[in-house]
Amino acid sequence: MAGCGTGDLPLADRLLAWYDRSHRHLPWRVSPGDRRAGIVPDPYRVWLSEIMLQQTTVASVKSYYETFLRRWPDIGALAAAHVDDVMKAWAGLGYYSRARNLKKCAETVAGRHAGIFPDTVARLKELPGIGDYTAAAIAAIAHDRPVAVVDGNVERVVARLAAIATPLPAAKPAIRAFVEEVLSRDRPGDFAQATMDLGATICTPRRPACILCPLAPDCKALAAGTQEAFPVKPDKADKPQRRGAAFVAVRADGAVLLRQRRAEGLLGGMSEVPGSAWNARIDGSTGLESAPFAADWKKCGAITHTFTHFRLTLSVYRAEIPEKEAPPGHWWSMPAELAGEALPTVMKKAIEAAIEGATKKQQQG
DNA sequence: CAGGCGTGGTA
DNA sequence: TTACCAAGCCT
Repeated sequence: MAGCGTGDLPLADRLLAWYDRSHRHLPWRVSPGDRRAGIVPDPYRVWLSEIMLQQTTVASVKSYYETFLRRWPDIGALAAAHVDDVMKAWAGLGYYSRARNLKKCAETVAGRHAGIFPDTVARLKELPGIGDYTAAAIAAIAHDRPVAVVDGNVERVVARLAAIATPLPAAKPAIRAFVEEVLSRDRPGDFAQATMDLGATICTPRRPACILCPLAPDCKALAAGTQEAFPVKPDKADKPQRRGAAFVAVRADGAVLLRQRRAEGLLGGMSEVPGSAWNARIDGSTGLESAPFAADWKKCGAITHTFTHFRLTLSVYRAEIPEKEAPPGHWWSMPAELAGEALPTVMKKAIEAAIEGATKKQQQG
C-alpha cells in the first residue's frame, strides 16, 4: 500500500475520510462538519426519514419529508394528528402500513416515553414499524451508538468486500458480523451513513465505480473481478395478472364518489372509487355487474398498474350522476378536495382516465 | 421462513 | 417492454 497514501489505515478510517469529503447532502442529515461542531441530530427527524426511506428512494422521499416536517414539526404534533390526515399526506409514497405505524409509534413515544425516543436497539424495536434496520439506524445516527446498521446498501457493500457467496437472506448474519467487526467506535453515526452512501453512490448494484472506492484495496470481489456477482439473491417469481373494474361516478358539480378501503391488507385504510374485486375474470363479461348502483355507465378506458406481487388491469367506467345521496360508507369529493384525498396512485390513474376520457369526448364532440 | 405489501426510475 | 431495484416490516 505504500504510495496509496491511506491504504494502511483501518477500513473505517478510510471510509470516514471518504465520507467527510464525499457525503450526500440530505434534508434530514447532520453533516459530518456540523456533527463535529456539536450539532446533535433530532431523533424525530431521523426516525421520520428512516420510515419514509424503507424500500423507497431518496428522490421520492424528499418532498414528503419536507411536507411532514413542516406540518408536524415534532413527535407531539404528529401524535396529536388525525390518522386520516396522515394517510392523505402519505398518499403516493406506497407501503401504507408505514403511515399507520408511523402514527401509532408517534402516539406511543409521545404518551409512554414522554416524547423521547429510546436509545437502544431493543427498546426501539418494540415500537411499531421499527425493525432490525430502523432500530439500528436510529440508535447509530440519532444517538451515536456503535451498532451495526445493515440495509440493502450495506448488504451489497459487505457481500462484495468479503465475497460472500451465500445467498440473501441467509447471508445476513455473516454480513452483520462483518460490520460489527469493522465499524467505527468513535463515529458510529457517520460510519453508518458512510456505508450507505458508499453503496448508493459508488458500490452500486450495476457498474460500481470501483476506481473511486476508498475500500477497493479491501475488496475480495474486485480482486477477482466479480463485483456484479454479489450479493447473491434468489430468483424472483414472475407476477400474476389480475383484472377488475373501477367506477368513477361524477356529479354535475364535478364531485367524484369515493369510499374507504379496510384498514388491513393492500392499500389498507386508503380511499378508492367503487369497484369490483381484483381477481375476477371478467374477460367474457362487461364488468358492469359489479357496479355500485344502476347508472348509465360508459367504459372510458383501462389502466394498468404493477404492485409488488401482481399486475392489475382495471376497466374504468364513468357515469354522470344526478344529485344523489352518497351510499353508506361513501362520500362525494369535490374537485378542490380530490387532490388532497388519501388516494393511492392506482386510483389517481383510474380517476384521471375517467376525467380525461370525458374531456376528449367533449373536445371531439 | 416466505410471502404480502407501492411506487417511480433506470437500463 | 420487461426486469430490477430503493435506507424493510410484519405475520
